[in-house]
Formats: sequence, structure tokens, C-alpha cells
Amino acid sequence: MAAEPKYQRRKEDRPREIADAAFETFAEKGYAAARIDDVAKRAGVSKGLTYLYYKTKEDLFKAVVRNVVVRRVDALLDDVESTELSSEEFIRGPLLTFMRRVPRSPIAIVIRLLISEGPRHPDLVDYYYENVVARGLDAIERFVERGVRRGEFKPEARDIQPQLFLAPMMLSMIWRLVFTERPLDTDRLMQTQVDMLLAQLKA
Amino acid sequence: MAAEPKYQRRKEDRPREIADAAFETFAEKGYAAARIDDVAKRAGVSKGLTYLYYKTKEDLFKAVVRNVVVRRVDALLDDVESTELSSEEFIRGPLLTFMRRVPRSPIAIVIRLLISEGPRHPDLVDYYYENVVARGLDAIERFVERGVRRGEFKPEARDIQPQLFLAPMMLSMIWRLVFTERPLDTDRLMQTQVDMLLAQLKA
DNA sequence: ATACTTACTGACCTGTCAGTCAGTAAGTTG
DNA sequence: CAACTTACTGACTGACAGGTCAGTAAGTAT
Repeated sequence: MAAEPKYQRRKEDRPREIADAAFETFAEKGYAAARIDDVAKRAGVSKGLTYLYYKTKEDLFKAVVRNVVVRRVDALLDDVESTELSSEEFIRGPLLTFMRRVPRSPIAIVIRLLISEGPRHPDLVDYYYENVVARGLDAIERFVERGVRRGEFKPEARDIQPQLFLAPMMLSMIWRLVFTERPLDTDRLMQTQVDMLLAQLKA
Repeated sequence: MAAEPKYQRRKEDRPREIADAAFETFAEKGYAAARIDDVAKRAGVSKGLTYLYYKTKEDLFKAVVRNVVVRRVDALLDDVESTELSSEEFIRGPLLTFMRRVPRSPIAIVIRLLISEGPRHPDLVDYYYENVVARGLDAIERFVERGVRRGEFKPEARDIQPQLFLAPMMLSMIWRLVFTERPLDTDRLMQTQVDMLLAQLKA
């Protein structure tokens, strides 16, 4: 009976496994109420190992946010940008789909964490702003600019704040986070916003 | 030298004083990181006294939210409703002002607390929904309805979701909470939204 | 004054949890 | 197989903070 090993040594995979477990734990309990013991148990690992890869709970938290962010946002933005549709088709298609997805995605969880813990982690907020918000806003602005150059949008379209596209998405996100089971037709919300914006933008 | 008293007994005022101090402390640190000792010190009171008026930290938290909510919302909604302006004037005037104020008001702080602590206090979330959100949405719906009956808005206006009015306000709130010092022209944001909505609503 | 009630204090108790580290065993090298 | 490296474990510690309560003194009644 070759006593099966108590654990495997997997130096490579541990950090990500621990970070994933931490993400789930933070998502459920929030930062303060999440125990490192829980994270470790979830990752199928001892508490001590967590501290081998992440010096402190705060480090782990930052790693989690960065991790989720880079893994998701790049993909999302990339496939939204590479398209040859007309501006209106693009807005009604890929962009709308993107906006619908975000409130249910892990990004929403990260936002919640940033809202509650942000003030005590200003560098994280900066990181998030530069890697998500700024890039997203920029993408929208470049898209509008392209529409204007193509003659699909009128020149005044340039004055529209990109945040106007995201406002209903934001509301939907918060709504879902807080009033989980209260109904809200978020699709219609974003649909209408897009209709209104197109009415303003189109040449 | 009539040794001045160490404290005064003020049974009536203590609860509110403590709740106010708690609100400030929660606002600064969040629920978990706020210490009852801090709250007590801020209220100029001993830790023990806090526990005379509020059985637990959680009780205190709930009292704080309810307290802030009832004290603010009634006033806000009331003076928005009692007006004899035309629908458009009303939207461009009092409603816009209201929307501009909220993100800087204590309501924003309460929202932050609800976002982070909501999941563990479902009754608080219900309370907040019924006393703030539902009433606000309802007010908007009744307002639109009135506009339609007066012939100022077209009948399809009834299909507009009231949340569309609030979306940019929501975004402004979150923006301020997270990216405190990053600029965002929130006034213009809401102004444009109102313009777009009126374009859709007007007969 | 004196006796009495109770708002209020603050030292203490206790459970919890981030962080440590001596020890163990998985895997590797010769 | 033995000697060695190091990924990994889990019992332990120290600090912190929620909650308690015996004692104190402010105010009141007689």
C-alpha cells in the first residue's frame, strides 16, 4: 500500500490557484471578513503556503484585483475593437453585448471591492483607472472619432462624454450588486440609452 | 473649587450623538474597520455607553443607515414634488439640481456602505429600497404620467424606465467615491442626459 | 442632608485572525 | 539508495477589537 502522497509540489500553479480562491472568497465576504484560512482551504492548501507566495493579506488582495483585471479586460476590449461594421451596427451589436455582459462579470465584483476598499489602496485605484477605465473611455472616444471621420456621425458627436455610454451599465451593475433579486430590465435600459445616443450622434 | 462634573447625563441626546459619530466613522473607515472605541471617542462618550443604547455594532450600523436615510430623503423628495413648473422646466430645474446634489450628499456614503455590507444585511437593503429607491422611481413615474396627461409628453414617454434619469447620477456617485480626485464634469453629464431624455419625451 | 436611581465609565475578558516558523515529506541529484 | 533542497504543513503567538460589568458619580426625591 504505497501511502499516497499528502500533497503535490506545484510551485508554478500555486500562486494562481491561491489568487483564484482569494477572489472567490473576497467576492463572497468582502476583504475584511475574508479569512486567509478560508482562502487556503478553498485553494486546497495550507495557510502557511499562502504566505510563501503573498507576503500579506493586502498583497494578496492587490494581486487578485490586478489578476482579474488583466485577464478579463484585454480580451473584452480587443474583440470589441477589431470589427468592420458600420458605427451604428457596431454600437447596436458588439458594444451593446459588451455592456450587457459586464454587470454579470467578475469585473462587477472588482468594482465592489474597489468601492469599499479603494480609499485604503490608492495605488490599486490608480492601477484600475489606467488599465480599465482610461482604456475603455479612450476606446469609445476613438470610436466616435472614427465615426465622425467616416461621415456617420456629425462633428458635434465629439462633444459627447464617453461616460454617457457607460452610465446605464454602471447603474445595472450597482443594482445587481445591491438589489440582487429585485427585477430590472437592464437590457432595455441600455437599449434605450443607445437609441438616444445614436439619435444625438448620427449625421 | 467646585470640581466640575466629569460628564452630564443626557439620556435624550446620546443615541443621536452616537449615531452621528458612527456615521462619520463608518464613512471614513467602512463598517469592518471602524472601531466602537473610535465612535465613542468621537461622540465624547465611553465605549460602554454605546452598548447601552445599541446592543451590537450591527445594531448601530442599521440605526445609522436608517437615521441618515429618513432624515435626508423626505426633505429631498418633498421639495422636488411640490412645484408648479412645466414638465420641461421642472426637469431642467429642480430635478437636475437634485441629481447634482446627491453624489456629494450623505446618501452617497450610505450607498457605499450598502454596496459593501448589503449582502450581510438584507433587511437593511429592503428598507433602503422601499424608503429611497422605490419612492424615487415612483416619483419619477408619476411625474412623467402627469406630463403625458398635460400633453407635454407623448404617450410613449410612459415606456421610459425611470432609472434612465438616474443612471448618470449613479455613475457620478461611484466615480466620486472611487476616483475622488480624477476630474469628471458631472454637471455636463447629467445635462446631456436630460437633453436626450427630453428629446424622447416631448410631444 | 440622606437615601436612592441610573446614566455613564473604563478595566477587563474573550474569541478571532493575520502572520510566523520549526518541522515534514515531495521531488531531485549523484 | 542516500543525501540534499525546498514546497508545503499546521500548531502557535500576539495583537486587536467586540462585548461585559462592577463600580462611580450625576441628578432626583424625600
